[in-house]
This record gives sequence, structure tokens and C-alpha cells, in this order.
Amino acid sequence: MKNSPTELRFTEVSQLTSAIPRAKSNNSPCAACEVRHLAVCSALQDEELKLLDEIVRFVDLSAGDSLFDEGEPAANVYNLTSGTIKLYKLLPDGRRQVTGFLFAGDFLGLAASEDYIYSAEAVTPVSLCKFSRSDLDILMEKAPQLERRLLSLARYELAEAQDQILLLGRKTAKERIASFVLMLSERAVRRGEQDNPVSIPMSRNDIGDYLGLTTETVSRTLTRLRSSRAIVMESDRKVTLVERQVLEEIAEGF
Amino acid sequence: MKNSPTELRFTEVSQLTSAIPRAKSNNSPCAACEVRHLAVCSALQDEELKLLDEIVRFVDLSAGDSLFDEGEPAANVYNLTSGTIKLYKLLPDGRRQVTGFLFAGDFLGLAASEDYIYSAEAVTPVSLCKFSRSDLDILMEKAPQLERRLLSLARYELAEAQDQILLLGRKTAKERIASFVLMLSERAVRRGEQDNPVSIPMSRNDIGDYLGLTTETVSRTLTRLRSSRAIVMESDRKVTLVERQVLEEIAEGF
DNA sequence: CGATACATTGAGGTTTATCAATTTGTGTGG
DNA sequence: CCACACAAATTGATAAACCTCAATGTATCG
Repeated sequence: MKNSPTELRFTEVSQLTSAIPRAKSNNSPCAACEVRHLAVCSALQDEELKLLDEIVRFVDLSAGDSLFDEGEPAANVYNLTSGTIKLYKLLPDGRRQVTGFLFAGDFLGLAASEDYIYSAEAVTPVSLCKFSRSDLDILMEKAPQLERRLLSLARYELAEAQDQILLLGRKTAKERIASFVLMLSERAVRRGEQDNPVSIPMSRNDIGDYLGLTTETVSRTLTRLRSSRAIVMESDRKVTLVERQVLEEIAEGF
Repeated sequence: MKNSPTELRFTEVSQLTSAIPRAKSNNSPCAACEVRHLAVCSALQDEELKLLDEIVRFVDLSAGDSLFDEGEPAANVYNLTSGTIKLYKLLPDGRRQVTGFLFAGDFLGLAASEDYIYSAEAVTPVSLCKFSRSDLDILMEKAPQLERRLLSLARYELAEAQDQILLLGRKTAKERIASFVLMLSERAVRRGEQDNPVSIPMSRNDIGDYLGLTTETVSRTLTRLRSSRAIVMESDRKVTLVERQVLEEIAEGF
């Protein structure tokens, strides 16, 4: 079993966020959810949360575990309550594109049509709330504001996807890496964590597959940003953004 | 004035689709709309179409005209009834990423938040139905199935965006071009046009900015596909897919 | 503490971009 | 309707960015 400080920390967080609601399961775990304010569930009132309680199931995964694979029937949607997940697509020869990373509070399953259009795998230990799509469809009838919330989420994800398209189509390696560490920082803030230093839960290989680069280019580019004093690597998986303004200008292509 | 065969054809189509509904404007232009079955409007019943009639405004643009620019307040949404539009983002030094092309029946404005997150420009002469977002919000109250339709559209666009992310992050120039001509063909079919030969309304430069390549690479890659007998260029702006199966295998990375 | 996976660094190659010239096509005006 | 002007597309030569292959270093985990 993995006992590194990093992994241990994630395990603890996981136990925390899932243990609390589950302890009072007779008493609405969803109402007590620590990440509810971040999640789709924020659209629901107390009454509707009770309906959620009836259909939610909890899932825990270890780092590296697969949640589902591209092409499988999209039977379920999820809310991530702790940890990090990566979504990815594969080409037949093994080339991989990570289409997104999910963190606590993120919803998983919006882009799903009949089948999942990407695979999902735990990057760290994760805890999830799982809903069958049929249950959720029934709930949406009773709670139309849930549909509005999903539309708003979809719009937000579309905007993010277009930023990623700009990044992949036109930005240099340096610009991509700067954009990436800033994105990590902004998303940490959004879920109430410190913005600096930023934890990097995923490997260099995952970062490369997300940014359309190789592991080696990611590593070299981080080294160059380090040499230029824009960042400091506290460890492989933790970075301090020393010159945020400079990083933002690099990221935007100035 | 533009008198080439190509431009003339587009002008004629434009007059057709816009003239018919406008001629019976007392009698529900939206009900008579030729592209309604393709558009968001297909979600609406006769009664609701009359509400649409009250808030719709018609817009025509010439090739090259701008519809709106990134950063402007997103006051309106649109339905494209004929012609082709490109959406794009710019970096400060002028690098451009085309994030999508729109054809007849396509909806424009889903990803809009407070402000437009991309610029929109007519590639050919176009006709559009224009709705103010506030009017549409009111209509959505009366016709909740419109919201459901938009969510379904957003899901579809998200899936498309992820395919584009895979293309930009991991596919070679040859794979990108093959994917592109197949996409053009598939979208032509969806709106009831012939699947082969396929008309290419946009310039090599626009194609490059969409696929993350330069004009020159687009041109060279088309030449190579032509040499390998997978395609035949009927003209600069029209391509016959000779070996569709081969193109599909190239596009998917086999 | 040793084994293993991950990250970094280096040398060299490939793809695609850049710069430049030519060809082709399109639109305008005579 | 034809010729000229201008824009778009193609082709070629060279360069740069990034990838590939390989070796070394470093952190992690049993």
C-alpha cells in the first residue's frame, strides 16, 4: 500500500469527507456534504436533498483505479467529493489525450451520450457520489432547477474546452505550462484551498497528455520556468508561483 | 460585386431560405422555416413558434462581415439558416484559433457567459435568426422543453469539443486533414446535402487556424492525400472523398 | 535498504513552421 | 468579354520547436 506523505494526506481527506455524511446516513448525508456548495447539488433545497439521499451511492477508488472506459454504456454520473480524476481518450496506437482533470466538487457525466466518450481514472485516491442516470432523470422532473444548473455547468465546460482548444492549437510549450499551473492555482482557490504553493497531483506524463506534449518537454519547460525564477518547485508535486503576473503574461501569449 | 459561380450559389440559397419565411411574416415565419427541423426551434410546438415569431429578428451578412467580437457583452443568440460562420479566438500577437465552423441549422451562443468568449465572422454570405438573450430567457420560462433542448445541444457540443481536443493534442497533420474533410461530409449529410463531393466554404488559412496548422501545411497535406488517391480536388473549394474507408482509418489514427 | 517508478537531462531526428517565390484563381474595370 | 490586379493556393528551401531514444538521477514503497 502507498504510504508516502502525499498519498497519505489524500487518504485522510478522503476518509474525512466521506465518513462525515455516511455517519449520519439516516439524517441526510447530502445536506451535510462538505462540497455541496461547489457541486450540482447546490441547486437543490432540503426537501430535494432527501430525494438525492435516496438515490446516491458512495464510491471510493485508489490511485490508478479505473472508474469507466470510453465506449461503455453511460449508466451513471458522479460527483467527485475528494481527490483527482483524469479523463482521457486513446488512439489505436496508444497515443493518449487527457481531456480534463476533475477535482473535489466537480461533476462527471455531462458530455455522456449513450456511451461514455472518454475513460475516467483516479489520479489519487478519490471519493465519489454515484447516481444512475435514470434515477437522475426522474429527479430532474421533480426538480427542474437541477436541469438549469446542468445547463449552466455545460456552458462553463464549453468555455473551458474552447480555452483548451486555443492552448492546444496555438500556444507554445512554455505558454501551455504557464497556463496549466495557473489553472491548477485557480481551481484550488475555487474549492477553498490555498492558491500558492499549488499541489500537482498528476504525473509529468499526465500533464503532457493533457497539454499535447511529451513528458520530457513538460520537464524541460518546468526547468526553464524555474531558471527564469517565475516558479519554484517545492517538490515534484508542489509548485510555488513566484511571479504570477509574469506567468499570466506568458500564458496569454504576450 | 461578387459574381463567381460559387458566391452566386450561396447568395441564391440565402435568398431562398430567408425570403420564404419573411414573405408570410403575418403567418409565422418560424413555422415555415426550412431549417427548423435542424435547429433548436424543433423543440417548440406551433403555439410556441408564434412566441418565437414575436421575438425573432432576421440578419444577413456578406462574406467577411463580423457578427460580434470576443469580449463584447453577449446580448444575442443566433440560429444560422444559411451559409457558413467561423468562430475564433485571438492571442495578443495575432495567432488565431478557429474554435468552430457553423452551418445551416446551427445554434450560436451556447457557450456565451456574460460576454462572448469568441469572435464570429461570416465565411460566406449568411442569413441568421437573431434573439435577444433576455427575450429567450422569458420564452424558456414558458417553454421548458427549450431548456432541455439547449442542454442536449450543449452536451453534443461538449462531445465535439473533446474530439477536437484529441485532434489538436495528438493527431498528425495528415490525420487532422482526413478528420476535417470527413467532418465536412458528415455535417453536409446531417443538413440534407450530398455527402460527396463536399464543398469547402472556408480558405486554407481558416482550415489551418481550425486544425492548429499553417496554410502551407494544409496545402501540402491535401496534396499528399491527393497523390495517394484518397481524395480528388474538384476545385480549391470542392473535394471528392474517393476512399472514404481509408480516410476514416487515417482520421482515427490506424 | 533495495527495487521500482518517476523525473530530469542530453544527443540527435522528425515534423511542422517560417520565409520566399511561383502559380492559380477571382474580381474589377476597360 | 477580355485583360489586369489582387488575393489565395501551391511549392520549395531552410529553420525551429518539439519528439524520440537513451542514460542518469531521484523519490517512493515495500
